[in-house]
Order: sequence, then C-alpha cells, then structure tokens
Amino acid sequence: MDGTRDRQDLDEPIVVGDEITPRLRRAGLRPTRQRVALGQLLFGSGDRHVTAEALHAEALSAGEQVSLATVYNTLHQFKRAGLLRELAIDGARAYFDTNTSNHNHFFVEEEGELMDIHGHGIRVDGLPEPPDGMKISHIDVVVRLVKA
Amino acid sequence: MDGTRDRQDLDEPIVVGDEITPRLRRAGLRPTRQRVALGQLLFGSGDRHVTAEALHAEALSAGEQVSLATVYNTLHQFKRAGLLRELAIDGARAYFDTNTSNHNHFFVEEEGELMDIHGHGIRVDGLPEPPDGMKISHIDVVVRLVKA
DNA sequence: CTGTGTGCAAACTCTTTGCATAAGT
DNA sequence: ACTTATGCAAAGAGTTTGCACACAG
Repeated sequence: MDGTRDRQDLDEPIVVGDEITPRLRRAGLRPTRQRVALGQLLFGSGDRHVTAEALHAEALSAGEQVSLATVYNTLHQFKRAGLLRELAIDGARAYFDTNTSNHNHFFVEEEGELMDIHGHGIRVDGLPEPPDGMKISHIDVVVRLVKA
Repeated sequence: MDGTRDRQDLDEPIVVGDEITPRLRRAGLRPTRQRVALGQLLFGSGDRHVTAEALHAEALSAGEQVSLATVYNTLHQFKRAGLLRELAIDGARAYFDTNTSNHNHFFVEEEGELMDIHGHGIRVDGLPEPPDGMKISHIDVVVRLVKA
C-alpha cells in the first residue's frame, strides 16, 4: 500500500488530522502547525471553495493563530503542490478550490457564492483550433446565476 | 455599386465622432469630449478587449487628455449602458469587451492576452438545473492557452 | 445658468514582500 | 545547528471616491 493513489475519486472518509501531515510531506512541504491546521480546514471535509480572507477567519475562530500573510503563502504553496486550484471568477478576489479535477462552477454574483457543478453532464463542443503555437491548458466554464 | 469594398480599413481618420455621439445620447450619456474619444477608440474599429490602463494609455498616445479615473468611470458607465461587457478572466485586472453578444474567449495566461472565439461552434450541453430560486444569467467559457 | 462630468489625489481592497523571529528536522 | 516558515507591517497593484473646477445643454 503506498497511499499515493488517486486522491480525487476515492470516496475517502473525511480525513483525520494525521492524514494531513504525510500529505504535506509528500508535497515537499514541512508540516508546520499552521499548514496542518489550514490543511485540515481545507481537506478535512469534502470539496471546498475558499478565499484567503474566509479561510483566515475560519482558522482564527477555530482557535488557530495564523496570520493572513501566511494564509496567502500557504494557499499558493498548496496550489503549487497541486493540492488546490485557483479560480478566476470574480475580479475582486481569488478563490481556491480543493477539487483539482476538471469540473465547472455555478457562481451567484450577488453573494459571491461559488458551487461546484458535479455531474459529468457538461460538455463543450465545437471548439476551434487554438491559434498557432498554442495549446489548450484547460477550459473554465462558469455558469452565472441570479435570483429567479 | 462599389460600396461593398471598404469598411473600417481606410486609413483616413474615420469621422465616427458623429456616430458615437448619438449612440451616447441614446444611452443617456452626455457626449463629452472624453466619452466620445474613448467611444471612438472602443467602437471605432471592430471588437476589442481593453483594460482600463491600456485604454488610458491608448487615449493619451492618441493625443486625448483623459485621466485614468475618467477611463474607469467611463468604462463602467458604458457597461451600465450595455455598450460593454466586463469579463472576469484574470483576478488581477478587469477586462472590458466591446462585443456584448454571447461568445467565448481564448486567454493566453502568460501574456494576459484575450481573444474572442467567434464561430458559433461552441456548444455547452448537459448543464444541470440551477439551484432553487436561481436562474442562469449567462455562461462564461474561457479556453486557457499555453505555449505548445 | 444649471447640473452633470472631469481630474486630481487620497483612500480602499486585495495581495505580496522584506526582514527579524520562531519552528521543524 | 541548520534551514525553512511565520508574522508583522509596509509596500504594491488595481480600482474607487470626494470635492473643486470645467463643460454640455
């Protein structure tokens, strides 16, 4: 058993604290108190979307002392390590998604609320060729919602 | 009839001024010198994508004296009037698109360069129902490109 | 004239950075 | 011990705002 299996598609039961530490190590990140705490908040309960500010507030109210700068640093480190994906949804702030697999989003403009669209139903057809010397990195689909 | 030959490729200074003015009036905006100038840059030559900074620089180097604050104000007024659409592509800055119809975009991450995908080929299928009390406002598809 | 638009600079928000201190291995 | 991470506060980008002056109608 290697533990380095596909992270996405196992319906792994909610992670316990001690699962974060090896995960960080595998990613080449020292499991500091702050990183473990943020990791638990992020990966301890299913897919999540966070802003730096929101995660910071959450950490504080969970009794973890972390600075906002460290939250930003950590989010970027996690992103670099492939544990998070950053979403450009709303010019105003950066969203990070713990679901790094290909999927799309609902976004409620008024509330700034972001939801995954699960369900594999979405298909984008009829894409033209990318311009010369370019290739498609990925395709973001954001379904913007308003109150009915 | 030979009028089919030229459109906006003449090198004469197009006198769009007079086309912009009524357009602004119809939108309930006073045709001030600055608004007409920016309107000409934006609508005088086909579909465009601009950032506030870029448009400001362009106006200056076209000899039009406009402040950056006015460029921002004007872009938002134009947007409110339905003449522009704002795109959330890249957290860092706001892009405005003179093409307000439904269409999608290529975005080259490294350069921050944005291109329309014309061609009506793109189709998005398999969308799930929006959550309760919500309806779809619109769908943004951004095809992100990297150097091959 | 009258009211709206403009320009400037200062304010604001989100994010990043430099540097001394603290913590991991 | 040696190295890397953290925290703070200050700096940075992009964008917005308040207020006096300028201009369109």
